[in-house]
Amino acid sequence: MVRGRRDAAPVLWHRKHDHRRCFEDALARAVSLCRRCGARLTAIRRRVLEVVWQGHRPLGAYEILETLRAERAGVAPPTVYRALDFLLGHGLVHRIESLNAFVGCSDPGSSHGGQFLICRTCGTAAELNDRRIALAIEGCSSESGFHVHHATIEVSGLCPNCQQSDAKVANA
Amino acid sequence: MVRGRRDAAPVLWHRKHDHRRCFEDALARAVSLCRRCGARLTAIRRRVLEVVWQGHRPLGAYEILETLRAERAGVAPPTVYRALDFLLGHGLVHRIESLNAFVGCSDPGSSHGGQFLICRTCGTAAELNDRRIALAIEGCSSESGFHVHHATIEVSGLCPNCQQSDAKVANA
DNA sequence: CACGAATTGATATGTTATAACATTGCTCAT
DNA sequence: ATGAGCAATGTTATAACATATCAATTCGTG
Repeated sequence: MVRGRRDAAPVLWHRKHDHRRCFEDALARAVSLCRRCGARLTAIRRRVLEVVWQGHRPLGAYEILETLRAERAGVAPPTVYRALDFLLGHGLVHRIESLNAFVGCSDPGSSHGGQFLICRTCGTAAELNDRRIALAIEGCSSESGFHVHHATIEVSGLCPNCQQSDAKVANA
Repeated sequence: MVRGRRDAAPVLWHRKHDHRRCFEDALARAVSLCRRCGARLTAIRRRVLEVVWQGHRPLGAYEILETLRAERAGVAPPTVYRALDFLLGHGLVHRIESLNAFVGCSDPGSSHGGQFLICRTCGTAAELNDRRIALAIEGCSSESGFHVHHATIEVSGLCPNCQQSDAKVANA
Protein backbone atom coordinates (compact mmCIF):
# COMPACT_ATOMS: atom_id res chain seq x y z
CA MET A 1 0.00 0.00 0.00
CA VAL A 2 1.18 3.51 -0.78
CA ARG A 3 4.14 2.33 -2.76
CA GLY A 4 6.51 5.00 -3.91
CA ARG A 5 8.52 4.12 -6.96
CA ARG A 6 10.74 7.06 -7.71
CA ASP A 7 13.12 8.82 -5.41
CA ALA A 8 13.88 11.71 -7.71
CA ALA A 9 10.60 13.24 -8.74
CA PRO A 10 10.34 14.98 -12.12
CA VAL A 11 9.06 18.12 -10.52
CA LEU A 12 7.27 20.54 -12.77
CA TRP A 13 9.44 23.51 -11.93
CA HIS A 14 12.84 21.98 -12.55
CA ARG A 15 13.04 23.04 -16.17
CA LYS A 16 10.96 24.70 -18.81
CA HIS A 17 8.73 21.93 -19.79
CA ASP A 18 6.92 21.17 -23.00
CA HIS A 19 3.32 21.37 -22.03
CA ARG A 20 1.90 19.90 -25.21
CA ARG A 21 4.31 17.03 -25.08
CA CYS A 22 3.61 16.15 -21.48
CA PHE A 23 -0.09 16.25 -22.14
CA GLU A 24 0.12 14.08 -25.24
CA ASP A 25 2.23 11.54 -23.39
CA ALA A 26 -0.33 11.42 -20.63
CA LEU A 27 -3.14 10.85 -23.08
CA ALA A 28 -1.25 8.11 -24.89
CA ARG A 29 -0.54 6.34 -21.62
CA ALA A 30 -4.20 6.61 -20.66
CA VAL A 31 -5.34 5.14 -23.95
CA SER A 32 -2.99 2.19 -23.73
CA LEU A 33 -3.77 1.62 -20.07
CA CYS A 34 -7.50 1.51 -20.75
CA ARG A 35 -7.05 -0.75 -23.73
CA ARG A 36 -5.06 -3.19 -21.62
CA CYS A 37 -7.64 -3.45 -18.87
CA GLY A 38 -10.71 -3.28 -21.09
CA ALA A 39 -11.96 0.01 -19.72
CA ARG A 40 -13.84 2.29 -22.08
CA LEU A 41 -12.20 5.66 -22.43
CA THR A 42 -15.23 7.25 -24.07
CA ALA A 43 -15.30 10.63 -25.78
CA ILE A 44 -16.48 12.47 -22.68
CA ARG A 45 -14.01 10.76 -20.37
CA ARG A 46 -11.20 11.39 -22.77
CA ARG A 47 -12.17 15.01 -23.15
CA VAL A 48 -12.31 15.53 -19.38
CA LEU A 49 -8.87 14.01 -19.08
CA GLU A 50 -7.59 16.37 -21.75
CA VAL A 51 -9.09 19.39 -20.04
CA VAL A 52 -7.61 18.38 -16.69
CA TRP A 53 -4.17 17.90 -18.21
CA GLN A 54 -4.20 21.08 -20.23
CA GLY A 55 -5.00 23.11 -17.14
CA HIS A 56 -1.78 21.95 -15.60
CA ARG A 57 -2.98 23.09 -12.26
CA PRO A 58 -5.74 21.57 -10.20
CA LEU A 59 -9.12 22.35 -11.79
CA GLY A 60 -12.45 22.38 -10.00
CA ALA A 61 -15.23 20.20 -11.39
CA TYR A 62 -17.22 23.29 -12.33
CA GLU A 63 -14.27 24.76 -14.22
CA ILE A 64 -14.13 21.58 -16.25
CA LEU A 65 -17.88 21.81 -16.70
CA GLU A 66 -17.62 25.32 -18.14
CA THR A 67 -15.05 24.20 -20.67
CA LEU A 68 -17.23 21.31 -21.81
CA ARG A 69 -20.28 23.55 -22.02
CA ALA A 70 -18.46 25.88 -24.37
CA GLU A 71 -18.06 22.92 -26.73
CA ARG A 72 -21.39 21.17 -26.53
CA ALA A 73 -24.71 22.13 -25.00
CA GLY A 74 -26.46 20.50 -22.09
CA VAL A 75 -23.55 19.19 -20.09
CA ALA A 76 -24.50 18.97 -16.41
CA PRO A 77 -22.48 18.40 -13.23
CA PRO A 78 -23.13 14.63 -13.07
CA THR A 79 -21.50 14.22 -16.47
CA VAL A 80 -18.29 15.72 -15.20
CA TYR A 81 -18.33 13.95 -11.87
CA ARG A 82 -18.98 10.59 -13.53
CA ALA A 83 -16.08 11.08 -15.88
CA LEU A 84 -13.88 12.12 -12.96
CA ASP A 85 -14.94 9.05 -10.98
CA PHE A 86 -13.92 6.86 -13.88
CA LEU A 87 -10.57 8.60 -14.24
CA LEU A 88 -9.94 8.49 -10.49
CA GLY A 89 -10.83 4.82 -10.41
CA HIS A 90 -8.29 4.05 -13.11
CA GLY A 91 -5.62 6.20 -11.53
CA LEU A 92 -5.55 8.69 -14.38
CA VAL A 93 -6.27 11.73 -12.24
CA HIS A 94 -5.91 12.63 -8.58
CA ARG A 95 -8.21 14.60 -6.37
CA ILE A 96 -6.62 17.40 -4.34
CA GLU A 97 -8.61 17.41 -1.12
CA SER A 98 -7.43 20.75 0.13
CA LEU A 99 -8.57 22.46 -3.07
CA ASN A 100 -11.60 20.37 -4.05
CA ALA A 101 -9.91 20.08 -7.39
CA PHE A 102 -8.53 17.53 -9.82
CA VAL A 103 -5.21 17.12 -11.56
CA GLY A 104 -3.77 14.65 -14.05
CA CYS A 105 -1.71 11.84 -12.62
CA SER A 106 1.84 11.99 -13.87
CA ASP A 107 2.43 8.30 -13.29
CA PRO A 108 -0.71 6.33 -14.09
CA GLY A 109 -0.55 2.60 -13.89
CA SER A 110 1.50 2.49 -10.73
CA SER A 111 -0.49 2.19 -7.55
CA HIS A 112 0.33 5.15 -5.37
CA GLY A 113 -1.27 7.73 -3.18
CA GLY A 114 -0.60 11.19 -4.46
CA GLN A 115 1.95 13.49 -2.91
CA PHE A 116 1.62 17.08 -4.03
CA LEU A 117 3.53 20.31 -3.71
CA ILE A 118 1.05 23.09 -4.32
CA CYS A 119 2.18 26.66 -4.86
CA ARG A 120 -0.16 29.03 -3.09
CA THR A 121 0.82 31.90 -5.36
CA CYS A 122 0.62 30.50 -8.89
CA GLY A 123 -1.57 27.51 -8.05
CA THR A 124 0.50 24.89 -9.85
CA ALA A 125 0.73 21.46 -8.31
CA ALA A 126 3.69 19.13 -8.74
CA GLU A 127 3.23 15.47 -8.11
CA LEU A 128 5.91 13.94 -6.00
CA ASN A 129 6.16 10.27 -5.31
CA ASP A 130 8.82 9.84 -2.77
CA ARG A 131 9.49 6.56 -1.06
CA ARG A 132 10.89 8.26 2.03
CA ILE A 133 7.61 10.02 2.74
CA ALA A 134 5.58 6.90 2.08
CA LEU A 135 7.88 4.87 4.31
CA ALA A 136 7.79 7.41 7.14
CA ILE A 137 4.01 7.35 7.10
CA GLU A 138 3.78 3.61 6.84
CA GLY A 139 6.25 3.30 9.73
CA CYS A 140 4.49 5.66 12.11
CA SER A 141 1.12 4.19 11.26
CA SER A 142 2.11 0.63 11.94
CA GLU A 143 3.74 1.67 15.23
CA SER A 144 0.28 2.86 16.22
CA GLY A 145 -1.27 -0.39 15.05
CA PHE A 146 -2.97 1.42 12.20
CA HIS A 147 -3.43 -0.27 8.84
CA VAL A 148 -2.93 2.22 6.02
CA HIS A 149 -5.31 2.28 3.10
CA HIS A 150 -4.60 5.60 1.46
CA ALA A 151 -2.42 8.58 2.33
CA THR A 152 -3.35 12.13 1.39
CA ILE A 153 -0.27 14.33 1.29
CA GLU A 154 -0.69 17.90 0.14
CA VAL A 155 2.03 20.40 0.85
CA SER A 156 1.20 24.04 0.44
CA GLY A 157 3.96 26.60 -0.04
CA LEU A 158 5.94 28.52 -2.62
CA CYS A 159 7.38 27.08 -5.80
CA PRO A 160 10.87 28.19 -6.92
CA ASN A 161 9.51 30.65 -9.49
CA CYS A 162 7.22 32.37 -7.04
CA GLN A 163 9.95 32.62 -4.41
CA GLN A 164 11.95 34.62 -6.95
CA SER A 165 8.98 36.82 -7.75
CA ASP A 166 8.47 37.48 -4.06
CA ALA A 167 12.09 38.45 -3.66
CA LYS A 168 11.87 40.89 -6.57
CA VAL A 169 8.82 42.53 -5.10
CA ALA A 170 10.50 42.76 -1.71
CA ASN A 171 13.57 44.43 -3.24
CA ALA A 172 11.57 46.91 -5.30
CA MET B 1 7.91 25.23 9.69
CA VAL B 2 5.97 22.05 10.25
CA ARG B 3 7.83 21.21 13.41
CA GLY B 4 7.09 17.86 14.92
CA ARG B 5 7.75 17.64 18.63
CA ARG B 6 6.92 14.13 19.71
CA ASP B 7 8.16 10.93 18.21
CA ALA B 8 5.83 8.62 20.09
CA ALA B 9 2.34 9.91 19.53
CA PRO B 10 -0.28 9.42 22.25
CA VAL B 11 -2.58 7.74 19.82
CA LEU B 12 -6.22 7.58 20.76
CA TRP B 13 -6.51 3.83 20.45
CA HIS B 14 -3.56 2.82 22.61
CA ARG B 15 -5.56 2.62 25.82
CA LYS B 16 -9.02 3.22 27.10
CA HIS B 17 -9.03 6.91 27.50
CA ASP B 18 -10.94 9.22 29.78
CA HIS B 19 -12.97 11.24 27.38
CA ARG B 20 -14.19 13.82 29.90
CA ARG B 21 -10.69 14.33 31.20
CA CYS B 22 -9.12 14.81 27.79
CA PHE B 23 -11.81 17.28 26.84
CA GLU B 24 -11.46 19.28 30.06
CA ASP B 25 -7.71 19.44 29.63
CA ALA B 26 -8.13 20.72 26.12
CA LEU B 27 -10.51 23.42 27.25
CA ALA B 28 -8.22 24.51 30.07
CA ARG B 29 -5.29 24.75 27.68
CA ALA B 30 -7.39 26.79 25.28
CA VAL B 31 -8.45 29.21 27.99
CA SER B 32 -4.91 29.78 29.19
CA LEU B 33 -3.55 30.05 25.67
CA CYS B 34 -6.11 32.70 24.74
CA ARG B 35 -5.50 34.60 27.94
CA ARG B 36 -1.78 34.71 27.23
CA CYS B 37 -2.16 36.08 23.71
CA GLY B 38 -5.07 38.39 24.43
CA ALA B 39 -7.52 36.54 22.19
CA ARG B 40 -11.14 36.56 23.20
CA LEU B 41 -12.51 33.07 23.71
CA THR B 42 -16.14 34.20 23.68
CA ALA B 43 -19.11 32.08 24.67
CA ILE B 44 -19.83 30.95 21.12
CA ARG B 45 -16.22 30.14 20.31
CA ARG B 46 -15.84 28.26 23.54
CA ARG B 47 -19.02 26.32 22.93
CA VAL B 48 -17.93 25.35 19.41
CA LEU B 49 -14.62 24.17 20.80
CA GLU B 50 -16.47 22.08 23.37
CA VAL B 51 -18.72 20.53 20.76
CA VAL B 52 -15.79 19.70 18.53
CA TRP B 53 -13.91 18.06 21.38
CA GLN B 54 -16.86 16.13 22.70
CA GLY B 55 -17.48 14.60 19.29
CA HIS B 56 -14.04 13.06 19.45
CA ARG B 57 -14.21 12.40 15.78
CA PRO B 58 -14.13 14.95 13.00
CA LEU B 59 -17.40 16.88 12.91
CA GLY B 60 -18.81 18.74 9.93
CA ALA B 61 -19.66 22.41 10.35
CA TYR B 62 -23.34 21.64 9.90
CA GLU B 63 -23.24 18.96 12.59
CA ILE B 64 -21.85 21.56 14.96
CA LEU B 65 -24.53 23.94 13.76
CA GLU B 66 -27.29 21.46 14.65
CA THR B 67 -25.95 21.05 18.14
CA LEU B 68 -25.85 24.80 18.69
CA ARG B 69 -29.34 25.20 17.27
CA ALA B 70 -30.70 22.73 19.80
CA GLU B 71 -29.43 25.06 22.51
CA ARG B 72 -30.25 28.51 21.21
CA ALA B 73 -32.39 29.71 18.35
CA GLY B 74 -31.25 31.52 15.24
CA VAL B 75 -27.73 30.19 14.84
CA ALA B 76 -26.69 30.33 11.19
CA PRO B 77 -23.75 28.88 9.25
CA PRO B 78 -21.59 32.01 9.44
CA THR B 79 -21.68 31.83 13.21
CA VAL B 80 -20.14 28.39 13.17
CA TYR B 81 -17.65 29.13 10.42
CA ARG B 82 -16.48 32.30 12.15
CA ALA B 83 -15.94 30.46 15.38
CA LEU B 84 -14.07 27.73 13.52
CA ASP B 85 -11.89 30.31 11.77
CA PHE B 86 -10.96 31.76 15.12
CA LEU B 87 -10.17 28.35 16.58
CA LEU B 88 -8.18 27.34 13.48
CA GLY B 89 -6.28 30.60 13.62
CA HIS B 90 -5.25 29.98 17.19
CA GLY B 91 -4.35 26.37 16.56
CA LEU B 92 -7.11 25.01 18.78
CA VAL B 93 -8.72 22.88 16.09
CA HIS B 94 -7.63 21.32 12.82
CA ARG B 95 -9.51 20.99 9.60
CA ILE B 96 -9.55 17.55 8.00
CA GLU B 97 -9.51 18.30 4.30
CA SER B 98 -10.47 14.84 3.15
CA LEU B 99 -13.62 14.88 5.29
CA ASN B 100 -14.56 18.55 5.23
CA ALA B 101 -14.63 18.29 8.98
CA PHE B 102 -13.04 19.68 12.11
CA VAL B 103 -11.37 18.10 15.10
CA GLY B 104 -9.82 19.40 18.32
CA CYS B 105 -6.08 19.87 18.31
CA SER B 106 -4.44 17.63 20.87
CA ASP B 107 -1.37 19.82 21.15
CA PRO B 108 -2.35 23.48 20.86
CA GLY B 109 0.32 26.08 21.34
CA SER B 110 2.94 24.23 19.34
CA SER B 111 3.14 25.21 15.72
CA HIS B 112 2.55 22.14 13.62
CA GLY B 113 0.71 20.93 10.62
CA GLY B 114 -1.68 18.18 11.48
CA GLN B 115 -0.95 14.55 10.79
CA PHE B 116 -3.98 12.32 11.12
CA LEU B 117 -4.77 8.64 11.11
CA ILE B 118 -8.42 8.35 10.21
CA CYS B 119 -10.29 5.08 10.60
CA ARG B 120 -12.66 4.57 7.71
CA THR B 121 -14.81 2.20 9.71
CA CYS B 122 -15.41 3.96 13.02
CA GLY B 123 -14.52 7.45 11.85
CA THR B 124 -12.18 8.34 14.71
CA ALA B 125 -9.16 10.44 13.93
CA ALA B 126 -5.92 10.26 15.88
CA GLU B 127 -3.52 13.17 15.70
CA LEU B 128 0.03 12.16 15.14
CA ASN B 129 2.90 14.55 15.17
CA ASP B 130 5.89 12.70 14.03
CA ARG B 131 9.18 14.36 13.29
CA ARG B 132 10.15 11.69 10.79
CA ILE B 133 7.19 12.45 8.56
CA ALA B 134 7.69 16.18 8.84
CA LEU B 135 11.39 15.80 8.06
CA ALA B 136 10.77 13.56 5.06
CA ILE B 137 8.38 16.11 3.62
CA GLU B 138 10.62 19.04 4.37
CA GLY B 139 13.53 17.18 2.79
CA CYS B 140 11.78 16.24 -0.45
CA SER B 141 10.29 19.67 -0.78
CA SER B 142 13.54 21.53 -0.40
CA GLU B 143 15.20 19.19 -2.90
CA SER B 144 12.61 20.46 -5.35
CA GLY B 145 13.30 24.04 -4.34
CA PHE B 146 9.88 24.26 -2.78
CA HIS B 147 9.36 26.33 0.35
CA VAL B 148 6.89 24.60 2.68
CA HIS B 149 4.18 26.59 4.35
CA HIS B 150 1.79 23.93 5.56
CA ALA B 151 1.60 20.17 5.14
CA THR B 152 -1.71 18.33 5.05
CA ILE B 153 -1.23 14.68 5.98
CA GLU B 154 -4.31 12.53 6.30
CA VAL B 155 -3.97 8.79 6.36
CA SER B 156 -7.08 6.74 5.84
CA GLY B 157 -7.20 3.13 6.99
CA LEU B 158 -8.23 0.84 9.83
CA CYS B 159 -7.62 1.51 13.51
CA PRO B 160 -6.58 -1.38 15.76
CA ASN B 161 -10.10 -1.86 17.13
CA CYS B 162 -11.71 -2.05 13.73
CA GLN B 163 -9.07 -4.46 12.44
CA GLN B 164 -10.12 -6.81 15.24
CA SER B 165 -13.80 -6.37 14.41
CA ASP B 166 -13.08 -7.14 10.77
CA ALA B 167 -11.23 -10.30 11.72
CA LYS B 168 -14.15 -11.47 13.89
CA VAL B 169 -16.60 -10.93 11.06
CA ALA B 170 -14.34 -12.76 8.64
CA ASN B 171 -14.10 -15.75 11.00
CA ALA B 172 -17.81 -15.93 11.67
C1' DC C 1 -31.22 -7.96 -34.86
C1' DA C 2 -32.31 -8.26 -30.07
C1' DC C 3 -30.69 -8.44 -25.55
C1' DG C 4 -28.43 -6.80 -21.42
C1' DA C 5 -25.19 -3.82 -19.49
C1' DA C 6 -22.83 0.36 -19.41
C1' DT C 7 -23.03 5.07 -20.35
C1' DT C 8 -25.05 9.45 -20.76
C1' DG C 9 -28.93 12.96 -20.37
C1' DA C 10 -31.85 15.62 -17.51
C1' DT C 11 -33.83 17.40 -13.38
C1' DA C 12 -33.73 18.13 -8.80
C1' DT C 13 -31.68 18.44 -4.55
C1' DG C 14 -28.24 17.86 -0.89
C1' DT C 15 -24.02 19.61 1.36
C1' DT C 16 -20.40 22.84 2.41
C1' DA C 17 -18.89 27.64 2.62
C1' DT C 18 -18.93 32.70 2.12
C1' DA C 19 -20.55 37.52 0.78
C1' DA C 20 -22.72 41.47 2.34
C1' DC C 21 -24.64 44.39 5.41
C1' DA C 22 -27.16 45.37 9.87
C1' DT C 23 -26.86 45.23 14.83
C1' DT C 24 -24.98 44.64 19.30
C1' DG C 25 -21.89 45.34 22.83
C1' DC C 26 -17.33 46.32 24.71
C1' DT C 27 -13.27 49.59 25.47
C1' DC C 28 -11.21 53.62 26.10
C1' DA C 29 -10.15 58.55 25.68
C1' DT C 30 -12.33 62.61 26.99
C1' DA D 1 -20.97 59.20 32.11
C1' DT D 2 -20.68 59.29 27.03
C1' DG D 3 -20.03 58.53 22.51
C1' DA D 4 -16.52 57.17 18.79
C1' DG D 5 -14.31 53.16 17.21
C1' DC D 6 -13.91 48.44 16.73
C1' DA D 7 -14.61 43.55 17.35
C1' DA D 8 -18.14 40.18 17.44
C1' DT D 9 -22.48 38.46 16.18
C1' DG D 10 -27.07 38.30 13.71
C1' DT D 11 -29.46 37.84 9.35
C1' DT D 12 -30.33 36.96 4.65
C1' DA D 13 -28.96 35.40 0.51
C1' DT D 14 -26.15 32.94 -2.49
C1' DA D 15 -21.90 30.75 -4.19
C1' DA D 16 -19.40 26.48 -4.76
C1' DC D 17 -19.13 21.59 -4.61
C1' DA D 18 -21.42 17.05 -5.06
C1' DT D 19 -24.94 13.34 -5.62
C1' DA D 20 -29.66 10.92 -6.12
C1' DT D 21 -32.88 9.39 -9.37
C1' DC D 22 -34.84 7.89 -13.38
C1' DA D 23 -35.22 8.08 -18.45
C1' DA D 24 -32.95 7.63 -22.89
C1' DT D 25 -29.27 6.08 -25.59
C1' DT D 26 -25.28 3.51 -27.04
C1' DC D 27 -22.34 -0.49 -27.42
C1' DG D 28 -20.64 -5.02 -27.53
C1' DT D 29 -22.15 -9.68 -27.94
C1' DG D 30 -24.82 -13.87 -28.82
